[in-house]
Amino acid sequence: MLLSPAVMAEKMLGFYRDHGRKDLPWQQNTTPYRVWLSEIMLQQTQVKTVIPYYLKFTQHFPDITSLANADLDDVLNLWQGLGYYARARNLYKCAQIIRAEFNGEFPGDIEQLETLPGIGRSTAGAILSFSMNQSAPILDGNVKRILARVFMVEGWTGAGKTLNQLWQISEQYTPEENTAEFNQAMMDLGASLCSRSKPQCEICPLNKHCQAFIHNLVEDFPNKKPAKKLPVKEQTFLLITQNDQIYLQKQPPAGIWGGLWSLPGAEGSSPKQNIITRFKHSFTHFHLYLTIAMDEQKYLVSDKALSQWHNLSDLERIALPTPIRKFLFKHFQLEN
DNA sequence: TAGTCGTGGGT
DNA sequence: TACCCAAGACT
Repeated sequence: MLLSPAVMAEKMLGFYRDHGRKDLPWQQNTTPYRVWLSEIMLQQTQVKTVIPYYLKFTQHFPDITSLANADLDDVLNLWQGLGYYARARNLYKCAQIIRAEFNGEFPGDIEQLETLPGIGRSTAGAILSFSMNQSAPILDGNVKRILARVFMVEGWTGAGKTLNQLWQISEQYTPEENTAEFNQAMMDLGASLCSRSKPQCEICPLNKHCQAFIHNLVEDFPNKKPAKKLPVKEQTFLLITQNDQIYLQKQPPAGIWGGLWSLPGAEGSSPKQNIITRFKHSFTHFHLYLTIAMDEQKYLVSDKALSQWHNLSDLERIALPTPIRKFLFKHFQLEN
């Protein structure tokens, strides 16, 4: 059956009423700040992972002013372990822009929101619809998956052409009224029945209108990303200690683990004699083999300007990359 | 357009 | 084990 926007909205709002999530932390005491923070944390990150970070973060920084007045290191410390640290740096930058240029209040139109660092079209749409009672489309992974199936949109959803088609459909089907409930329903449906694997099409409210289901091709949509073999990288890290102190190196703002403290990297080939351990850590776009080597000297440290001593007892209050933190806490038998 | 940017969970 | 990818944005 042809699916009109009105029928789509009716189905989705019914699903929201019966099965939608209404108890998430950012759905309580809704403000633009709280919605914005949740949306940034939720980028490429599952709800279950975000919740404890969100609760901790809002406790420390209940509003945008307290965040704008903080130190970046405190923000990164609360973010450590969540990944994609550019999000935290942009979050901080955004808070300061809103304080300086928007009188401490989030702008209420899509164009201005999208100029802010870390806020793209989908995040802007979520802020407008969830916290400002405006009609604006979103296009996160859940919505992409639903639309790609219902309308059998060909192509990997990351490709520009496919993305444009999906945005156009999302615009067309996002209702003027009850947009918050509709958008939430789309994400809830995508996170439950319309899951990536083993979707429960038999009980889906859209199944009579879903082209992929009708053609028995649900497993083929959305089309998979073209597979590429990930490069493998090698890096030696130096464990340099003196009494109860450890030598750490601040990562430059851009690049992997930007702004975090890490073990200093060795220059040249790795020392063979005093290797402590070696393990693998995988990222989205490469595999990293980490070698941790003991070194009483500091001769091999690559960038001494950004390095300094820290007390071992302060490690839990320092933002560290997850694999480095895991190694250090195990090595020194610290409580996490 | 294609890479970059983390970590954890599912299969 | 290896691969995919999740409430994306930026370069």
